[in-house]
Amino acid sequence: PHLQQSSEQAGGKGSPPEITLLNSEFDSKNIFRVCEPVSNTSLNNIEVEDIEQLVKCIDAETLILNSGYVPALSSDLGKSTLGSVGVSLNLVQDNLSNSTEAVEASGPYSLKNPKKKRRRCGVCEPCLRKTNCEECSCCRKRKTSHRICKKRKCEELKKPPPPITLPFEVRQRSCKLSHSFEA
DNA sequence: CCACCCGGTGAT
DNA sequence: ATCACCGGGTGG
Ligand SMILES: [Zn+2]
Ligand SMILES: [Zn+2]
Repeated sequence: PHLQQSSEQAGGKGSPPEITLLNSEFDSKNIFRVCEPVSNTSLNNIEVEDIEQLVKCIDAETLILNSGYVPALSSDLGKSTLGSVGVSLNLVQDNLSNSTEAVEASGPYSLKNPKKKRRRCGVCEPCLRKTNCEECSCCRKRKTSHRICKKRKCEELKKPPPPITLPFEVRQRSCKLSHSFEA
C-alpha cells in the first residue's frame, strides 16, 4: 500500500511559484489577490506591490520594537521647546533599546544611538520609477557606487532626516530645494 | 560652502 | 549574496 502524502504535486501543472513566496507573508495580501484576481489596471498593481513590501518592513519593525532613527539631534532645535517631549521619548527608547542591544550590542547601535537607516517612502515620483535610467553615474557604476539610480532616489530621503516627530510644522528650510546631482 | 563620490555596513 | 542609506572625505 502506498501513501499519497503530497497530492498537490501530482497535479503537475504549473502551480504559481508566487504561492511559495506568499506563504511566508501575511494572509492579508492573499486576500487581496482573491478579491481582485484579474481586474487590475497595472497602475493599481504597482501601488499594491509597493505597499506590500512596506507592510512587511513595518511588521518586522513592530516586532523588533525599537523604531526611532535619530540622525544627529544634538543642537538647540530639539531641546528648546520640544525638549520635554524629546526627553520622554528618549526614556522610552532607552528602555526598548535595552532589549534590542542585548542581541545587537556588537553593532553600531549604541545604547542611546539606534541609527536605523530610513527607507524609501514608496510614494514619491522617483520611488515609483520601475527602471534604472542607466545613464546617471550611479547606474553606470552600479557595482561600486552603492547608490540607487539618481532618478529613483526617494525625495523623502533627500530631505534632512526627521529628528523627532514634530507636533507642528515648524521646520524651516534653510535654503533652496535640493535637486539631485547630475541632471 | 556645496555637490559629488567612496565605501562601511544595515537590511533583506 | 545584493541593494542602497548615509557618514565622511574631497575638489571646486
Ligand atoms: Zn540612473
Ligand atoms: Zn520616495
